[in-house]
Amino acid sequence: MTEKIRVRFAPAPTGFLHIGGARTALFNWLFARHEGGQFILRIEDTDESRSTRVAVDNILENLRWLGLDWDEGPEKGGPFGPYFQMKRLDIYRRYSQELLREEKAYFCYCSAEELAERRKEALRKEAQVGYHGRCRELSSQQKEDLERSGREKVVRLKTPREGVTQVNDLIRGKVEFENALLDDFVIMKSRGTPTFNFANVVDDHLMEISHVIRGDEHLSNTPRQILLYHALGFPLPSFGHLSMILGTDRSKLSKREGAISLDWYRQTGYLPQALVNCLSLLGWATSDSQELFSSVDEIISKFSLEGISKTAAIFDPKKLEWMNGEYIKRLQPAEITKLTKPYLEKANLLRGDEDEEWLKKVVVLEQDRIRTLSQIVEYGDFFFLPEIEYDEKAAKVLRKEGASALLQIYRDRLKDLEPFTIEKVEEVTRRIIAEEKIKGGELIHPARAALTGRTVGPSLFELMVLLGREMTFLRLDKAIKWKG
RNA sequence: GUCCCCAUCGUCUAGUCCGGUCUAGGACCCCAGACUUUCGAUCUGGUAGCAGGGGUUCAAAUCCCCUUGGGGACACCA
Repeated sequence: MTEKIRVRFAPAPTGFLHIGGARTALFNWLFARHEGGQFILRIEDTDESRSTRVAVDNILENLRWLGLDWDEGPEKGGPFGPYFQMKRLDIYRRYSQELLREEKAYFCYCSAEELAERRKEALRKEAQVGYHGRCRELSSQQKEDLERSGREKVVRLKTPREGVTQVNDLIRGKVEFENALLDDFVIMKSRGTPTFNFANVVDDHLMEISHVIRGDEHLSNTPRQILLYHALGFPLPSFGHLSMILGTDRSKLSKREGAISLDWYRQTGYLPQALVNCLSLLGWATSDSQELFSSVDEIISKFSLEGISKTAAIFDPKKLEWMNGEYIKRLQPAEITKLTKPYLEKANLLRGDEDEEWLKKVVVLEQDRIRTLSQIVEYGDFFFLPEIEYDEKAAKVLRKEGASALLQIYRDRLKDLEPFTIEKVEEVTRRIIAEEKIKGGELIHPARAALTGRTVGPSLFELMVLLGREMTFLRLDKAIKWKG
């Protein structure tokens, strides 16, 4: 049997794409690409009050940034469109009418307010919460009266009162639910729009989705959806419920919580390939726990549903940062220069007339220590700033007994050094160290402090040459005169 | 409250299906040492875990049960 693999990512555009959503999208995408199937993007915008165009754009933008290209969906189209649920209302209405006609569903006239009140009450009394089913058995007279009164109505599915609905989950195995515990849930809202469970089932079927891979929070919705599949006479897709990504407080990721939006990671200078690598390891691992992959293709080729774990995971930003550093180290000089430039510009560090080769050397010199692109600013600002400040540790080094005198000697010897190259500078430096009978650090440390304002950074000789003779002289001079 | 899911270092995980090779492996974080041209770089090393209790078995991280803990769902949200 060669089943066509078709999976989808179906976000509600009610907020920005975050780590959890991206992970779900990624797993679907990896599965599709590994299996040579299709990855479909569908926007579930039936929550009219919370869905926004901005959110849609944000989701598309971030998926693209991550490199998760969809075969069908918004701005791309496809044979099963439209891919926005609000553009498919007539489809849901048609199926809802069919269920109504077959008496598998019924109109419910209970007011939302009343139900909300009941629900609140039930929750307070810690009792059964579901719909009581009052409108399920209305007489035709009652229906007529209610209809005439002009009350708002919703459509509810008539669910079985007994029996068991079984979910055969790809990740969790068999899971059983008592039908008696499932209430007659709403499938069409009073405004004529479908609810999530209904639209989801109709679309997954119509779009010929073979595997529904989604977050664990949907596992308890699945029996309801299976009931719908049965009522509609649709064949069941395969289900796979991914463990959730929890916040550091162990609760469901909320859009309000700190650094979880993809936007933030993009702006801070995380590489999409690092994010993909990191996200792919949240709930999935190879049998040898491989951490770093050489490319997305390697992840695709190694990805499998068997490697997915059932345990909820907490996203660790520290690990991502480390991983991002690893990916930054792999970048070619021209590439990393291009990528870091916007951050230097934003920090007003560039005048615009910098020599490209020089800039490249500066960036490459910092490449090994930065873990996000934006860190180029805090690590390398001294290359660009006309004046630098000394941080606390640097100030301490400069205040040290004898530092000033040594810097003075250094300055004078550097002044007429020809040519001003890494080799020459090192040679002079070593000579002074020998002549003064001091340890290397005694000269090098204050010199670094004077030139960069810090006690950490790249090789002194290299940075000095990039800074240039003039700037080196100026900064040494300033440090000599500086009275801490 | 009811239902469902889950349970290996602080975190991500390998090992669990097919019990022994596991005095539990890797990675991040943290700590220490090395380098002495510093460091948040690099290298080396270290701390730290099978939630608890019962079974089954010659043998259990691995199988079963209970407890506990965590999470999710129970909306005219998705």
